[in-house]
Amino acid sequence: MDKKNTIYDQAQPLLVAVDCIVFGVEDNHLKLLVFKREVEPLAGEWSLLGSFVQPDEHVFTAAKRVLKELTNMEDIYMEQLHCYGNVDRDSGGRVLSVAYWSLIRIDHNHEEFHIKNHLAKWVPFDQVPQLVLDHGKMVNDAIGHLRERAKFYPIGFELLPEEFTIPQLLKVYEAIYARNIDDRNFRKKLLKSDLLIQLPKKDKSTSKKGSFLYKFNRKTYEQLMLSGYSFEF
Amino acid sequence: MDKKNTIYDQAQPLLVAVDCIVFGVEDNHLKLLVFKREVEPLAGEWSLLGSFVQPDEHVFTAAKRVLKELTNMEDIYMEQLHCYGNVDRDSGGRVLSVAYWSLIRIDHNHEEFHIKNHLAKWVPFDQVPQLVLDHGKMVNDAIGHLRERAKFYPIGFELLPEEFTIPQLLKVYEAIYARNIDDRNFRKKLLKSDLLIQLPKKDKSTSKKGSFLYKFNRKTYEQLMLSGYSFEF
DNA sequence: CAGTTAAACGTAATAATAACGTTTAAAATA
DNA sequence: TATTTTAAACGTTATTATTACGTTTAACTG
Repeated sequence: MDKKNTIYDQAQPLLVAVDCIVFGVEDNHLKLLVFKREVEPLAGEWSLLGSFVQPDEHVFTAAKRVLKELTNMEDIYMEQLHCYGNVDRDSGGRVLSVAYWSLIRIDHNHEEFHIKNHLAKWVPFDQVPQLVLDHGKMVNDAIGHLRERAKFYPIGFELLPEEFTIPQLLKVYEAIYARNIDDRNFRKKLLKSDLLIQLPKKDKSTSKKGSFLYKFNRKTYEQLMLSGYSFEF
Repeated sequence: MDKKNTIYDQAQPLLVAVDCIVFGVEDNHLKLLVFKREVEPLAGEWSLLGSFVQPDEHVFTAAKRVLKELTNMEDIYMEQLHCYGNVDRDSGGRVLSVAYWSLIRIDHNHEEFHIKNHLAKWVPFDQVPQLVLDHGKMVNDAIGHLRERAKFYPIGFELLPEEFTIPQLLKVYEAIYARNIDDRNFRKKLLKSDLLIQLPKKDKSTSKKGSFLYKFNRKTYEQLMLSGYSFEF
């Protein structure tokens, strides 16, 4: 603080990385995308996907870039989780990591090539393998954050395709909260809220009767947010 | 990803700073600590207090260090807010900033020397002067975060001395939420919760009758947290 | 056409919230 | 000493949200 005009020159720069925690829903289960680390140290072990931040690159842009490389998807729900700043968190050197978590609508047509190319796989979020460095902690923190967000933001919808059924959405929330939710109360609260727009068609894949398809009413959501609507069931 | 074994060497390091958003309560009002920037560029303008992160220093430790230098206080409630990563956020160069926010119990005996030494002042949180760089945004984000936290964590207590009255606590929550709270409902919910331990003495500074002093029952809080207690009134 | 299954609908008890009115303690003052 | 004043403390009720269940429906199956 004493050396005016010079503190920028005297400060020592650090390596900064981004790491992505990617959630998706597959077979009614919440899953996490992990991949085989290709660089030393620890090459071959399971890891999150990351990259170093370039000098001319916004940190958030770096995270978007990583996700694009992996899934070929853009316009994805993505939030900063935390900056991990331990001195010795990376055995390869002093590297800060800014972690981002995102929710994607799994679409195997879209992503398959990229995922395979990266030796990546989807794993159930509660059966994540041992991950390198502090990536396990990042995942735990992200799950906590996801649950917090799920209480007040309609992130359940981010994980499903545009058109979904109420039982599908229920399963997503059950997966996020890791507990059973009363289907009758779930349905009742949602329908009353006017957050769902019923479509004139059914999904017949899970029952003889079929289940009505809905889409998310973003307009109602904007209004409800102002009055503090809760997605707790 | 192609150049195995070399990515650490090829990556380019960046300057990383920490900035602290410090809240306190004074005269029943929520206040923010700002200080006059002493370094170019923008010397003399109002700013948050920050510092560069050293190569051998945990990012969190850097933030603690800054706060210690400023207030001479340790063991302070402090949480990471966000990593601000715009390429051009700092006119002095490409600098990432990891922002931390903290709540302190203002104690002028403790801090006075340090605060004065840093040309700092407490300002009402809703009358913050123009701040340098993106510090204004940081403050806004911190207020939002503070409000989010206040819903489920007993941070109102962090801002008051060990012993406080119910009307004092009410004022803190009114300040945080920037709205009036029904004092009868506030008192009722709190007393029912068993979160307060009544002390056999009164604070007579604000009324003839006097107001009972309480302390926070951390044990009850730990229990309530598990069942999702809310500090909304 | 009875049986099966997931989906959809319904009801009642309980708890939480919101919006108010009333009483009390202690000092000031008529 | 009685009266007034003021913040603090206590109380009541109506409304709304949550929880915990039971029942009916649609469409296919044997």
